This record gives sequence, structure tokens and C-alpha cells, in this order.
Amino acid sequence: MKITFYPYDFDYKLKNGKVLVYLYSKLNDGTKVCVVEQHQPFFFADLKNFDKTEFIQRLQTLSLASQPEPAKVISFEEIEKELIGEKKRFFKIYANYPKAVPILAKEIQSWGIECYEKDVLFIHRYLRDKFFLPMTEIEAEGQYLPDSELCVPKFIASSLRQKSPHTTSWKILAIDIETYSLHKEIDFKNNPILMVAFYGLNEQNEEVRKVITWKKFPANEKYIEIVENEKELLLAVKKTIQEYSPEIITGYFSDGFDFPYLKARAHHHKVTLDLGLDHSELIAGTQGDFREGEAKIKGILHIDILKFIKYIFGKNLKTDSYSLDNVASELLGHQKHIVDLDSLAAVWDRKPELLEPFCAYNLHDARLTYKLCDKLLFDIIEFCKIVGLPLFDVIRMRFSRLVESYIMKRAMDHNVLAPNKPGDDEVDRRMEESIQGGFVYQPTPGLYKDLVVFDFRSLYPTIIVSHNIGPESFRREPCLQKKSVPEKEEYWFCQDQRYFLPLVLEELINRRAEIKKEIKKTASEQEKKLLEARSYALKILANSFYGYLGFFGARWYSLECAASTTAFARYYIKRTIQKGEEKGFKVVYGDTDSCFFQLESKNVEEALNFLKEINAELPGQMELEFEGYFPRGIFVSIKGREQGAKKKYALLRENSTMKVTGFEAVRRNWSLLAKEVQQEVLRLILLDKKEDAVIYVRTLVKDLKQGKIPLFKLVLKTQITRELSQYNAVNPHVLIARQRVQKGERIAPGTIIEYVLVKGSGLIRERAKIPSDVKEGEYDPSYYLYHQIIPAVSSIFSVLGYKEDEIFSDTTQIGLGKFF
DNA sequence: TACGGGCGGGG
DNA sequence: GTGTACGCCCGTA
Repeated sequence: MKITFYPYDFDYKLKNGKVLVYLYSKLNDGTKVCVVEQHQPFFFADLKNFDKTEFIQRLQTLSLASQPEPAKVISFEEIEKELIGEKKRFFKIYANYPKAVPILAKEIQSWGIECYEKDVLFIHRYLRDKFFLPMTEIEAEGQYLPDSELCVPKFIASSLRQKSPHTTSWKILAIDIETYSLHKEIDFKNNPILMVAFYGLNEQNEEVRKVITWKKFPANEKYIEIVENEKELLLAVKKTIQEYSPEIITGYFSDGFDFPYLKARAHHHKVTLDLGLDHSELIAGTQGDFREGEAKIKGILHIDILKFIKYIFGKNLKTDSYSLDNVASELLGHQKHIVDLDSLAAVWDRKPELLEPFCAYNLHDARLTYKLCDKLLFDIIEFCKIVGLPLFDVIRMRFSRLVESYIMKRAMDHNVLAPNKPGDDEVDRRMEESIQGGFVYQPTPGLYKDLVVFDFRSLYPTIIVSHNIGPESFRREPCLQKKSVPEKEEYWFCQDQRYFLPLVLEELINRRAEIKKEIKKTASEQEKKLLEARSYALKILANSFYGYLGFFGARWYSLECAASTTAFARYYIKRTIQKGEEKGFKVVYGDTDSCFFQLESKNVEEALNFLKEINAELPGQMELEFEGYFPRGIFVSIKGREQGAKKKYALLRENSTMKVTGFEAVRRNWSLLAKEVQQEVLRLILLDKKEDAVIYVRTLVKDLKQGKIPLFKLVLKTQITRELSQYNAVNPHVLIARQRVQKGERIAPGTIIEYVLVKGSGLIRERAKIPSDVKEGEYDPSYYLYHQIIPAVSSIFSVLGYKEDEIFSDTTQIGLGKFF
């Protein structure tokens, strides 16, 4: 019989000497099935000068002691493969089981024969060999096998084929735990789990909400379920997951916290968390190694949504912290509930009647986690389809491994063999190496009129594709057409033939261009969402390609290629600048892929003509784009020097909004006052209201002196990064933290300390005060003048030729008077 | 300035 | 699991 199914989790087992792949899958009726298929592991060997007859003889008798049985070669064949552009014959060697592969390869390598693809995870091997896309529709021919091995029906497949690239809807369950904790300490050995929250949607799209806890208290909410003790709680958790029966279980830092904690507590109470659909136990790190580890339940796909956000998606976010609170507020517009978690333990012990808000908080976290997972699942599945690997692995990969996985998937179509990963020595060597980066044109400090900004679209990817840059073509002889690299006489790339690596990148760029066209065409919102997710995934991969070439752990590492890419980039940006100057534009600034010209006597139309001329000469896919026209722009100097600072400027758009880059106004340890002043001064100056800017600052300083600035704008924030006893240098924030400890608070590393500087004599740290203790008019104006306002704006004013004392003249004296 | 150690997320 | 993160920040030599 035939079935179609959507595989979401993968495993393999050895049965009677056979290697069986288990595909845990969803069926169209919403139930689950496990499709089982046999697959044989293999790797490759490059004989070079080794005698073939002797090699075959040795292979046939090879048997190395191991568990569960001796590692042996099942069969072998000679096939042609391409390695770094070199087509040659390799031995494809089949092993009796996956773990035999590294054992056999190590032995063969000791004979002086290089082996390849010996460290590819077996499930990855399987998915690539079969060209299957996880989470999408696959068709199997075979039959159900009555069997109690699994909690779901088992289907033995005789053949499988990819039926469509479409996915289905998935049943997600979010989980979050709260634990007993005094002084923010986490101790899974001694502190119990107090409550566990679940959030999901049932088949009717109705909310499923549950908080299980083990303290008797009068609970109003229906979703609260009270059990006898922690052991019963663990059993109830198990039952809840089994009854809800999700394909996906999600948590926030659940690889490192929730599941290891559950595991540790289950161990403590001798409870078996046999949640796996093959009756296996939850796999999670214990014994204090919360950092390491991935939590896994066989047959349920565990998504630690933090991992995907931290490694892949977070680069889109503005937040500098990946806490659930920050991420949820940026992505969902929801924040966490405000409860004083520090008091949970005390409430638990002494005031259980106040537990309900904690249950609500717990549930809310689970709901946020669910929403994050639901929102990002689309993007994640697109990544899975593109790189062709299990979702479980994809969300736990960084860019480099994601790119590499994509390349390895494409390698299957191009009959290309993957080079080996570097060994430790090689990694050490590579980490020593570095390359020159992009070109930055040193700006002259000043206020400029009529700027046009150009930048190269996807500069590094288009350079790689347009110049056929890759390890295969690098100085490849024999060659008729050599493209040499600017600044590097000894480097060139052969252009006679397209090679694998730039070809893969080209496909990636073209694929994305196609999708962009489709997005414009489609009217369906759902289709648009899908295409945008795919486009995003392809963009991430294309942009990571250059970084991958220079990544020390890469299989296709080539520092020469990475260095050539930046060399070409420097060449093109410099040439664009030069041509612009020849045309009569005045160059103001340039950085890596962008250049800023002043129009002077020219107009925007002439700038656009210049763009056309440049583009006519650019090779291949390279393209310069018009970023925009800016009526004003300001570039400041490096502190205490004449030179213009790089990567620090502000532009005014025609609609009077600003594009501010590199100004420190965004940093945490600046007061809101300093940030506001900087922003406003930039704005006024860009609007040609120089005098107003001076008046603004003077007025503000006057207000400051008269104590009129609201306290919240004067609050300084610094993070405590370690235990207070560990600080030698007593900075203001450390002193404040110690004061708060005196008052009975517990300040742990990570706490952000807020303080205000007040009037008085002595060291700065002696004048720091907790904001709530500061009385009206008590703050120290001269501190805020000298350490906040002046540093924030002096470089901006000096561009206009003002000296510090011209702006602050009538004010500094009073300020100085205070000091002496 | 180089190097080593620790942290992130979570309660 | 065909295994052993990684990049940043801080403090010290």
C-alpha cells in the first residue's frame, strides 16, 4: 500500500545487522506514523598511488573490534567524483553500521590513504542521498507492521519518493517551568520545580492552557492543576505531553534549562521520563552542565526557539539581549508579566495564597514561547528545505554550518565530494591567519550639502560569482583565461570554466531573484509569506558565503578566496570613487561597499547617469545602486584629532528624518539626557539651525544648573558582571550595589544598577546615589555637563568651528567654580 | 597589547 | 552520537 506523510524527526536503529532509518511523521489525518527504511552507511577513499589489488584484499579481510559488532566493509565500488575541481576515481566503501565508518576510515587512513565524508552524520547522509526535504510531503510504498516497539504505527517502506515540497500544519506544545530559587541561585539538585506551564492549540484551534503545581492554595483559574508533590508533578507533566501528543515541543532555553532541570528532578525522584515514541527517555544534559547539550525526545521535535533566534534570526533584531522579555517585545509586541520572581520562594514557603500571579506569569511565558515558535516556524522550515537537514539540527546551527550544509546538499547534484574538516593543528594554523577587510575613505570633518549615496548590491556575493572565485579556480593550471586579483600579483582565478563553489552561490542568488519576482506577482498573502521566508533564508546563506570561505572550521576553507574577494571590493569602490571625482563629484566618504558624493554644481539626474555608466562597466552580477539623495550630512572628527572619524556620521533625508550611524548616543551607560542632546543638536545642525542648536544647548545647560532636568533623564545604568566581592576597582555602580545589599537586597551578576550623581565633594563613586533616594535639586549639574553633555556634542560643534568654551562659556565658569 | 577565563539564556 | 559551541567581554600580566 501507499501512504503520504510529513517526516519531522529522524532516528536510526540497528536491527538484526540491518541499519534502519526511522522517520517520525505526521499523516494528513493528523495522526502519527513511523516510516522505517533500510539504508547503508558509506564513505570514500582516495587511493592515489596505493596498489589497488592489495587495497581490495585488505578491505575484504578488514574487521576491527567494536560494539555492538566488529566494524566491517560490506561492499565497495569505484566511482568518479570531483574534489576541489579535480575529477577522479574514488573507492566508495560501505560499512556494516554508522559507527563503523569512523573506525574503518581511521584504519584505512593509517595505511596512508585519505578518506572523505567519514564524519557526516548518518541521518544527514541519508537525507542527502535520498534528496528528501524534512517537514514536506513524501510518499512511501510498503506496509504497516504490527509491533509494540513504538507508541505509533510502524510502516515498513520498500520505496520512498519526495512527493511535493509542501509542508503541513504542525501541533505545537510550549512548556515553561518555574523553580524554587533563593537569591537567583539555580540549584537543580536541591531546589524543586514548583510549577510547569503548557500552552498550545487543539485541533479546533482552541487554546490549551495548563499550569501544574504542587502547593495547596485556593486557585481561581481553571487552568491551574494542583498535585500532591513534585514527583506527582513530574508524572503529570509526562501525562500532559503524552495526551496532547504534539509533533513539536518548544521552550525558551529549554536545551539548557527546562529539560535538563526536569531530567535532574526526575532522576532525584526516580521517575522515568520515557516520553520518546520508541519508549526511550528524555535525553538532556544533567550534572550541572546546563550549557552543553541538546534536549531530545525521540519522535517529538524539540525546538529550543532561543537557539534559532540567537544563531540565525537574532541578527535581524535590534535587541542586544536574547532574553524572552526583550525578544518577545520586539517580535510579538508583548512583554512578560511583571511579577517579583525573587519572592516566589518566600511566597511558596509562607504565603501560598499569593501564588496565583506566579501561575499566570508561568503560563504567560509558555504562551510567549508558543507564539515565537509559531511565528518563526515558517522561516525555520524554509531553512530546513533549503539545506535539507532535520529541523532539530538546523535551528542549532550557526551560519557557517548552515552554509556548509547547503553546499553539501548542492554537492550531491554536482557529484562533488566534500573536503575534510580541518584537524586541531589545521584549525590552530587557520586561526593565526587574517585578511585585509574593506576600504574606508577617511572623511574630512564638516557639514555637507547635497549628498548622494551609492552602494553595491550584495557586494561580496556578486564579486565571488562575477570573478569565478573559489578554491577550484584559484591558480588552476592549465588555464587560458586568467583573472588576476588587484593588489595581489601572485593571485589569479581561472575563467575557462565555471566551478562548483561560485556556481552554488550563483544558483543561490538567481533563485532568490526568481522568488523576488514571484513575490511581486502573487496575490495570496499566505504564498507571499512563504516566499518571503524562502527569500530571507537564501539571502542569509548568500551573505554568509564570503564569511564561510574565511571561517577556520570550513571544509571549503580558502583564505586566498576570502582575501581576493575583499581585494576586488576595495578595487571597485576605489575605482567608483575615482570615476566620480573625474566626473566632477566631490567625494566625501566611502566604506566597503558605499560611497558618498557631494553634488556641488551637479544635480541628482547627473548622479543617476553616473550610476548607469558605472554599471555598464561592471562585470556579471555586480551592480551599483542609488541609495538616496540627502540634503545635508555631517561628519565629525576623531576625538582630539583633525582626522574624520570612520563609520560615524548623520544624514538628513528629504522628509527631514535622520539616518544616524556610529554616534554613541545609543549606548547604555549614557544618560537619556546625553542621548537627547546629541540627537537634537544633530537634528538642528542638519536643518541649518546652527544658532538654534547653540541656544538649545545653552538653555538646556541653564536648566540643568537650576535643577530643572527630570531625574529619569539623569539615571546612569551599569551592569554588575560578577559577584560583588570579586570587584577590586570600586566603581560607582559597585558601591551602589553594595549599599543595596546592606539594605537586604541580593544583587547577582547581571543586575543593572541605576544611579544618579549628586552634588558634594570627594570621588565620583562617593557621590553616586540610588535614584529613588535623590532629592529634588540634589543632582550634580557639573558632572552631567562635563561627563555627559559636553562629550556628547563637542565633536559636533567643533565641526562648525565652535570651540567648547564658546558654547559653554558663561556656564563653564560656574561649573569650574564648583570644582575648585 | 596579548592571553585566559567566563558568560550567555534560565529562576 | 559517523559527537564535543563560539564569539564577545573583562581583567590581569
